[in-house]
Amino acid sequence: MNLFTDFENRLKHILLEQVIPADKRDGADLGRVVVEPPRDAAHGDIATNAAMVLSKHMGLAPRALADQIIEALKSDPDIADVSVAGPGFINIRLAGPYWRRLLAAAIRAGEGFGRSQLGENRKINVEYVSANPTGPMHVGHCRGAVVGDTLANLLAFAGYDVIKEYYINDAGSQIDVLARSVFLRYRQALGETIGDIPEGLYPGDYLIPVGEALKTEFGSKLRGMTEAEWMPIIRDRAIDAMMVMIRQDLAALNVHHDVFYSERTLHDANAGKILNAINDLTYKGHVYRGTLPPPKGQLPEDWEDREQILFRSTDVGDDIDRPLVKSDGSYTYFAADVAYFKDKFDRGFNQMIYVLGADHGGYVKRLEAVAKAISGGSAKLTVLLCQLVKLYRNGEPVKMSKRSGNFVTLRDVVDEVGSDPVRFMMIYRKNSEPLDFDFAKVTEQSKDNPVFYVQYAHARCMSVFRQAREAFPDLDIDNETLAAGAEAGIVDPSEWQLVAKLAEYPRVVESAAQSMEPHRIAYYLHELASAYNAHYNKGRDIPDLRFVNDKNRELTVARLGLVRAVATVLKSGLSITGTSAPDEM
RNA sequence: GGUCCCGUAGCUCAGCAGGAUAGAGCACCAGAUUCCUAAUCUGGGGGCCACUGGUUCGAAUCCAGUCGGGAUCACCA
Repeated sequence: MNLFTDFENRLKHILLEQVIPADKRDGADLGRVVVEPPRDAAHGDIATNAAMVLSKHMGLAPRALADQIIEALKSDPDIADVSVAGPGFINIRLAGPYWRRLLAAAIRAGEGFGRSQLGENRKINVEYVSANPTGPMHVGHCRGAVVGDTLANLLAFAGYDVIKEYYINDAGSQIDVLARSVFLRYRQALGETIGDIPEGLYPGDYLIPVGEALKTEFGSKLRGMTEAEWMPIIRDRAIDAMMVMIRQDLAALNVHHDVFYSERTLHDANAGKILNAINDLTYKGHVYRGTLPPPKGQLPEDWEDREQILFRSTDVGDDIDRPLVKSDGSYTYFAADVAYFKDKFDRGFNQMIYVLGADHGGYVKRLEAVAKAISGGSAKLTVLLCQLVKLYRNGEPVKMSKRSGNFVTLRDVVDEVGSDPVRFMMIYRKNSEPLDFDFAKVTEQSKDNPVFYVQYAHARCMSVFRQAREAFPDLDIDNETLAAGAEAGIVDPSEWQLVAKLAEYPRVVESAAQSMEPHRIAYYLHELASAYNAHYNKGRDIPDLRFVNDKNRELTVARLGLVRAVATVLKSGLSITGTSAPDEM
């Protein structure tokens, strides 16, 4: 039950039936009429812009029209008070019984409260992380992992059929480099002195166990082989080992994918997926053989014209055409991407989301071009770019060098500060905004840290239930009892305010899902926690407002209903963000 | 030079597809703990929403341009 859509429907019904005369119904733009929370709670519980939107069409001044609408609205028994304000806003104050029913409905819905059918069960593919399998994930991957995972959770909650996907870049030359680096570690495991890791190979210690595992499996057998012989063997082992490591890292962050999709399977000649995709593009008239114009501005020193197979992406919105086949005849990375997109499309996805780092900004247009060309415009592709994460320790920026293997890994961060704070911090910001991540601040268990604030509110809810059980040991606290109690027993206008905050949850879920902005969930949780804590504190000064009143069983039950609803929504939202809702702190 | 992101309080950021007196946290000032967890709460000061135009009843929000910060830029992956 969504308070706002509920009243939007009532309002539109009233507008059509009672306010707009028959001859004016055509062309009345009800689409822009919204019912929303007023900016200031003092104005009322809900507000609508209907009079301002329709005034021109009706040929009336906004406030005059508002008066008419208000007259009609007064017949609704759930509306306690309605008035016009400012340029023509209609502010509505709801009646107590409505709040009580709303709260009861929320309690009965339990964990389903806020769940939406917005997605209509449509299939949607969310691809995120997709870190190269050449080493452990570093902090930079953290943000995309959390944003993607949270967005996927959010969309699922909003009624989409979501698949979480990871694209394994296991086909490029970086994989050969990985294999050579592992071969070196293998020789090391055999007892050879390898000295410094040569420039161009991966120096990290994490490859040592991979070398040792090869020794265990093959003894010294690989040592006598040529690179061409050992390459495929070691490559497979190395990728597997890296992916095991990456999955463990992700699990530590509470990130779990449904599908790990290997780029190599696209390149596999038997499957012919890339060729297929290029043929498809060719058939649709998007492919030609030619040369690219040199880039504008400064020309790279080694620029030369090359004739290659190109995707005419400029026809579908890109700035420049894109090569599909290199001059040596092999496929570009981009060609694999085309095939990958086609594969998703063929698997029945009409919506694909790519969560990428800001350094991939230049990639967006060509991906959109692919989507347009392959799907003929029927598929919707959305790219979410996550801006950089700057790492600080005690206010000092942390220096990282990938070359020396001296970088802060995702695992380091999670092990040091814990998964919950990392996840919440990463989502407590718009993805298009750069983010400062300070170890000290994130670990600090204080109000400086929104995670603990929200979790604390949940723990407090649970604590209230513990208190209640002490006061009334035989009390039933199942949802139905509490819902019935709340419906009959609530209560105080100061509690309605908290119910009003709860009532926003379904709206927040839908708008966050629609705009693909998972951070809104985190902000909402903070607001709800704040409203709860404020109300909780009123009980300090005014004992009559406490949730547990050992002399009044009915009132206690009613108020426990409120606490239950708060706790459920907090838990629900926290679970979307992938963080825990502790019972005690 | 092209493209993308950003510019809102001293700091870090929200502002929900145009709406009312622009908000939160931190920091600062003043208060509240015989009380369901003070990891909390109440109150206060603090703003030319980078700038200039445009669109309209109405702009922090949309459009164009300017300035400033960041990312990226042809067979890499």
